[in-house]
Amino acid sequence: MARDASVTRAESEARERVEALGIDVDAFAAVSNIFRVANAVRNYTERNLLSEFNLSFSGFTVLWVLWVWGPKESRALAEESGISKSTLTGVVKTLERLGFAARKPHAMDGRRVFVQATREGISAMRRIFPHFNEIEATVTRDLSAREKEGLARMLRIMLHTLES
Amino acid sequence: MARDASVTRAESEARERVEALGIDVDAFAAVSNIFRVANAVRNYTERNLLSEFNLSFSGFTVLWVLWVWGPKESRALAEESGISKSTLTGVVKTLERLGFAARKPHAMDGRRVFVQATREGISAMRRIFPHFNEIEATVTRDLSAREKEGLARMLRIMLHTLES
DNA sequence: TTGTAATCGTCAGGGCCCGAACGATAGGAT
DNA sequence: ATCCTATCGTTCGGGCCCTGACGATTACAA
Repeated sequence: MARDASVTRAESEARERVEALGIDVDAFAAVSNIFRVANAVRNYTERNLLSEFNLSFSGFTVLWVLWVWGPKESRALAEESGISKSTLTGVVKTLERLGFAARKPHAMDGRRVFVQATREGISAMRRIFPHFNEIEATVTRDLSAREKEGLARMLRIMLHTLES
Repeated sequence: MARDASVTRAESEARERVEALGIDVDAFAAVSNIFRVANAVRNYTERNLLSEFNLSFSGFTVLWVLWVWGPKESRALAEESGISKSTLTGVVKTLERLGFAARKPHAMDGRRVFVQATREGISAMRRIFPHFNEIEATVTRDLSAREKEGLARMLRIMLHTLES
């Protein structure tokens, strides 16, 4: 089947129900489809890739951040991973249990804690990430390179709008 | 500030770290930004709108489906809401406690259960949805109508790719 | 130096989330 | 009538996720 961008039945039902209210339909379609795709890709990845490593999507994200950035303080690690500090505490505990991450106290400041990926964590990421990227490539396979760039660009614009 | 589509520092760091591995960078940028935006909008909506109604994002989604589609069996409702059957059980319990939804046994088949929005649930949705759409409009305000359509179209293509 | 405010990571509580297992019900086949 | 099989929604166990509160630590001012 060629590229299919047809509006799903769910989406057209929603439109009819909602158009009467003076709604911004374009914004609605764009944002709600972002949720759908994110949800679908997340679940697919957890089931078909991350489960083999006993990693949740968040655990994967945190480990990925540590892999890319190196050791990081909890607060910054949480923010970069898109989760709260308290959630991070639990996720890091799991990563420690799996042997993928370790905590290190700050030398000067008794409050702060560094988190870093262990050798095993780095090794795991090196094995996982190519498969993860394979999934990313697969789910975007019906978009041209130009379209993928445009998609990423529009999402970055939204991110900046959100931060301001 | 005008539209800003600049690559975030996190993203460029990630690129450098990862480019050596023969990765599909366009797919990576597109998909990872979908997660970022979905996460950010979800958290923003929960904090600034849904919390006033004691609704989680999933609760809101389920109630929204019931509002648009009318009464629905559990299995279909879960699928349409993007959550598992077992998760739906808990979410519907919460919606019942809030007085927003009710269960109704199937007349012919003792296994099946219908879920429907109550009068209060519908009334709440009528109040909530315009605000929700306002958020959708705000986070996409720096995109043109044409771009929003393009964004939704590309996401629909990805959805179809995922389903096949 | 001593009080006060800010910031750190963690814990408690409650809800979401999934897969697996379960009892209940239904539909056929024999 | 009695198996077998399929499907329904729920429950259970474990992990993620948030807000709010906490003790510990630090920074700074009086």
